[in-house]
Formats: sequence, C-alpha cells, structure tokens
Amino acid sequence: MKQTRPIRLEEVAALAGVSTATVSRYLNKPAQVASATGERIRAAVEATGYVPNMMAGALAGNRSRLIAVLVPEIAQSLFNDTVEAMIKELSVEGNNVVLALTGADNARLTSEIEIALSRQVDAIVLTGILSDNEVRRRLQASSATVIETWGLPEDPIDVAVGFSHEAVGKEIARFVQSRGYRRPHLIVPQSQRAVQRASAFAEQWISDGGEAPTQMEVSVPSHFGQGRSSFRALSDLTVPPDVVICGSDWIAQGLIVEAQVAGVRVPDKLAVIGFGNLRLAGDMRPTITSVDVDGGRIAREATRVLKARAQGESIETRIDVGFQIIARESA
Amino acid sequence: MKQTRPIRLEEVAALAGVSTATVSRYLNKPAQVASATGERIRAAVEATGYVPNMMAGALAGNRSRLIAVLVPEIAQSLFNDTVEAMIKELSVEGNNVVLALTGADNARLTSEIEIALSRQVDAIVLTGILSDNEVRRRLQASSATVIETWGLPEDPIDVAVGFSHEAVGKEIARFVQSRGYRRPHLIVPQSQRAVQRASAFAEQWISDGGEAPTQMEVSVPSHFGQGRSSFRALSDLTVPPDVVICGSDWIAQGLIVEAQVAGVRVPDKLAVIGFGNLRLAGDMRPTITSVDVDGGRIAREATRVLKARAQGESIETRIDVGFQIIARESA
DNA sequence: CTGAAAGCGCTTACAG
DNA sequence: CTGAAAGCGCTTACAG
Repeated sequence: MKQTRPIRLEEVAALAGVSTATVSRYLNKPAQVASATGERIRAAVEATGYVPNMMAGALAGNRSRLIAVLVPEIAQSLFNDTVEAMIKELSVEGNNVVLALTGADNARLTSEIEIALSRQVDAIVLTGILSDNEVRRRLQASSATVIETWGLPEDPIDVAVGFSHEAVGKEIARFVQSRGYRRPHLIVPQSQRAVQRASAFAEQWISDGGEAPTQMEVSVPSHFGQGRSSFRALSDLTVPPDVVICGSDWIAQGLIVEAQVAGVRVPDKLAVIGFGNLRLAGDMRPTITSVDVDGGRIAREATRVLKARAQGESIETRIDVGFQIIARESA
Repeated sequence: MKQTRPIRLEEVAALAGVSTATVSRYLNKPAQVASATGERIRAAVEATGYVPNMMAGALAGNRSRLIAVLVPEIAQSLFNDTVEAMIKELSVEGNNVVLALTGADNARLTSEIEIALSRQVDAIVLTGILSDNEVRRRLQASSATVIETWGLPEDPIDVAVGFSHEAVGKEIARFVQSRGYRRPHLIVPQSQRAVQRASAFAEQWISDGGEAPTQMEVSVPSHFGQGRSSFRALSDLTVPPDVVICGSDWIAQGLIVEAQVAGVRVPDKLAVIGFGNLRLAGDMRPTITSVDVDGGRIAREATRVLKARAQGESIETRIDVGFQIIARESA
C-alpha cells in the first residue's frame, strides 16, 4: 500500500492545457465548458486516471454530498427497506450515505446528530422522534436539510416524509371491525410509534362501541421469538381474543408458528395481523395480513426534497406517503 | 435554516488566547498541551459551542475517519449483524461508516470501490469477492486499508478477517454423518460463498463414502419463501432426503413451516440445517441447527486492524475468526 | 467560454 | 509546551 501520490486536478489541467478552474467546471457543470475543451479534458482525465478528492471538493464547495441516515439498528429493522432504497436513490445523485445507529431506545440520537453536523453532511435523515429542543434548534440553525421519515409530526423540524401512525391504528380498528372480530388483543413493542398506533386503535375501537382491547408490551426491537411467547401468554387472559394485532410481521409470524404447534388454526380460531408488510408476510403459511409502508416511495420523496433544496427550490414540509392494509389469509 | 456562520477554530483560539495550532492539538492530542492551557481551551470551546469541521480536518490531516463498508444489500442479509457491530465499534473511535450497496450479484462492487476511494476513506471493508485485477491493484496502490471480511482468501488484497467457507462445508458434512443421516440434500443460494460451502460439503461427503448429495439452486438474497417452495420441490427427487442443508436460516425456517403444514415432522422425518445462526434459529419451533458466525468478533478484529494500521504497527494479513455448528432440535 | 487568485477550515512539520 | 506559516486539493466569484 501507500505508493505513488495521487493525481491532482492541476496535473489534469496541465495536460489538457487549461486552468484548474476549467477542469473543475467540466467535472461539475460540463455545460459551461466548450465541447472541444471538454474533450481535451476528458482525454486528460482518462490518461492520468484522475480521481477527484471529494474531501477537498466538499470543503471548497461547502457541499459534502454526504447524507447521514440515523436508524435505531439494522440487524432486523422495519426501516431496512427504506434505508436500502434511500442509499440506492441517493447514490445515483453522487451522494453517499453515512449510516449511524442510535440504539433501539434511540439513546444515541442526539449525539449522532452532533457528529453528523460535524461531518458537514448536506442532510440528516431521522427515523426516531427527536424531543430534545436544544438539538432541534441546533438542527434548524444548521444549513443541513433535516428529513424526518416514517412519522408525520405536526410541526416538522424541517421536512417530514412519512405517514400518520394514528391513522394506521384507526384504520386497523375499522378493518378488524369490518371483518366481524369482537375481541382484539394488541402486542405492542415499546417504541413511540408502535405505542401511538396501539392507542389510536383502542380509541377508535372503543368509540365504535367495542370493549377496551387487551394488550401486552414487548421490548424493541421486536422479533419472532416474542410472537411465540406472546401466543403462550394469551392463555393468561380472562377474555380470549379472536384477533391479535402485532407490532411487526415478525411477531405475527412467531405467533402463527406457535399457534400451529398448539393446534390452534389461524385464522379460524385466531386471526393475526402484522405490521410492515415484509416479504415474509406474503410468503408465510397462512399468508399474513399486514400494513404496507412504501419504503421506496419514502426514499424517492426524500431524494426529491434534497434535490429541490440543493437547487434552491421551495418545498413542502409535510409529505404524506400513506400506508395500506394488505388483507391476506391470516385475518 | 441557514442562519449564523458556524464558529471556527480561530475564534476559539482567540477566546482562549492561544494559536489555532494549540487548539487543534488540544482537540486531537490533548496530552501535548499543558493542562492549564487545555482548561482555557476547553472553556472556550464550551462557551462558543464550537463544532469542528471534519471535512477541513480530513483534508489537512489526510485522514477522513470515514470507513466504507460495501455489502450486497441490507433489507435482509446475513451480514447485517457484522455491519451493525462494525458501525458500533468504529464510531467509538471517532470514525463514521459510509454504507454502500453493491447488489445481490455484487455488480456494483468495483464502481462503489472507486467512489469510496474518491471519498478518501481510511479503509474499505468488503464482503464480496473481488475478482477484477485492475481494481485490486488500484486498491493496493491507494493508502486505504482494505479489509475483506467473511471470507478468508489465500492471498488477501490487504487484510482478511473471516473464516473458511470450505471448512464450513466439510464440517457440516462430518456433522451430518455423525448424526447418522444418509441422504443429504443441499439448497444452494447462488452466491460464490454458498456455492463454495456446498462443493466442499459434497466433496467431504463423497470422500467419506457417501453418495453424491442432491442439490437445488435458489437465487440470492435467500428468503423464507424459498424454503417453502424448496420443500415442495423435494417430492420431485427420486431419492427422498433425510436431511436438508439450507444456505440460510431463512430458507430453513420456511422449509420447516411448509413441512409442518404438510404433516412431515422435523427432525423425525426430515432433518433441517440452516446457516447464519440468526436469532430466529434459536426461537423457531423446532429450534434450528445452524452455523454461527461471530459478526461481533469480525467487527472487533477489523477495528483492531484499523487502529494498528493508523498507528503504523504491523498487522497479520489473515485473521481466522472461525465458525461453530450449533446443534439444536432440527437436526 | 476561460483564467488568476482567493479562500474553504483545518493540521503539522519546523523552529523556538 | 507553543506559535507562525505553509499547505491539504479543490471551487467559485470576479473580471475579461
């Protein structure tokens, strides 16, 4: 390793017989360079094998082309599809994604924001809910675009791209009622948003004349094993449920497996609803009724916002990408 | 957004009554600064709310503190635990991870390497196998540390931290034999390494006197649904298997679910072995026998290598972190 | 359409 | 232990 010094812009310019300014323009805004000149530069770049130093470019141009994406974790997360789509979308535009982990409880959210700011990122994409007002202000004072995703706060820090978890809860309640179920049971991962959905469900259910639904808390990140244990815990309930609304498809899947082993038929004896509409929801036996969130759409909207911002265009501050209940065999 | 100009080092220095050089030293190598001076600087940093511009620091110091991690995908990947551990480990040292996606077929591997180099990353962590010799040379000519993970090539580009997939294949073959199974069937995701494991399995199995195992190919990334369809495809085999070796725990899980629905008892009528030792392997019913790869260990070794490199220490070029067959109920 | 030159905000020999 | 100064490799008004 560590051999020859890399080629700089200056050497390309010398070879092409132009100034570094012109090479820089050719590389960044080719339309501003005469085509004959451009061709000479192109040849010089190729001949030298020039690779731009983006750190220098970032400092000089005050644009890092770095986007920080902050998620609780990635080992197994409902956000993964969104993050993947985001990385793909953004890299097309010449940006790179710095992925930071804030922990299942989002404990490292504010510190990771500080670090991202120090990195001079052009934008910060948040999935967690930021309650610290000082950091909120610091974020607003910075020149970075801040995109809150998955949620849809009343008063976004900057821009929000997501959907209403309250609406999801209410919609599921209506769905459950329309299917004729009478005794819903909720399995609620202790994340702010899952709790929000559960509350909204209960509210809607009760206002529609139902009894207050029973519910159980599980830790985050949610996983398959919780589904199994949750099924077993069902026998502790005085009122046996006829439908279980799970905070994630993983929980739903575990619940179904355990139910099958116990000889409880899904959905005949017990209906199950998941959340996230992961691939496995459609692949499971029985297939799992779930709530679809379009991660690709979130990523596209976020990218569009970033682009508009970079060009100084005005942008909406709340973009609702919606959600969809996908009815399948399990409920 | 876009308010007041950020504080610079110069303003901190002025407030503390020292030069920018001293502030920079205090921030990066506090031991080189007198404690009284350091205290004044600390106070000045706090009073001004100074946030260092890491892009400038990177350019001046020729050290970006950026590590590129290249993986095929993250929606659902066996590498996720490793990537998560890597991000955690590295961020403790003040580094950030740029996550780049190379595609399930690794088609974007070389282009993402170019981009990472342009970013002046201190290190590139690869999970895919790099066969392009030119890029290999370019990588070696760069000053970036290159860490190949998960695999353990004979001749690493720079440093390799992983395990032998061939050894995994052979070890599974011995395990299967020791358990008395006679007719293994392999479900092989078409990734280079899964194919390597399958070949090694077959080789060992045959050299131990077994009949050539049957096998079926599935696409990457592997998933639950493939397990279900693979089970159904088993009936096409002229010789019904007594054990199925799956390329991932997701396949194994899908296979078990489908077997249960079909009334085939696991492991009594059909044993199943997974790969990856995901959390669900221990949570599934029956629990899944799998191969454990310690992602945390890989991340720690990689971090150790990076640190040693940064300090100019010499380092090993091949670090074998091993693997472990975890025998559970399914086989 | 192009160039000379200033400047982005740091780090680091070098000298003391 | 500390400072003056050069320099990292680009971008971008500004002027022509």
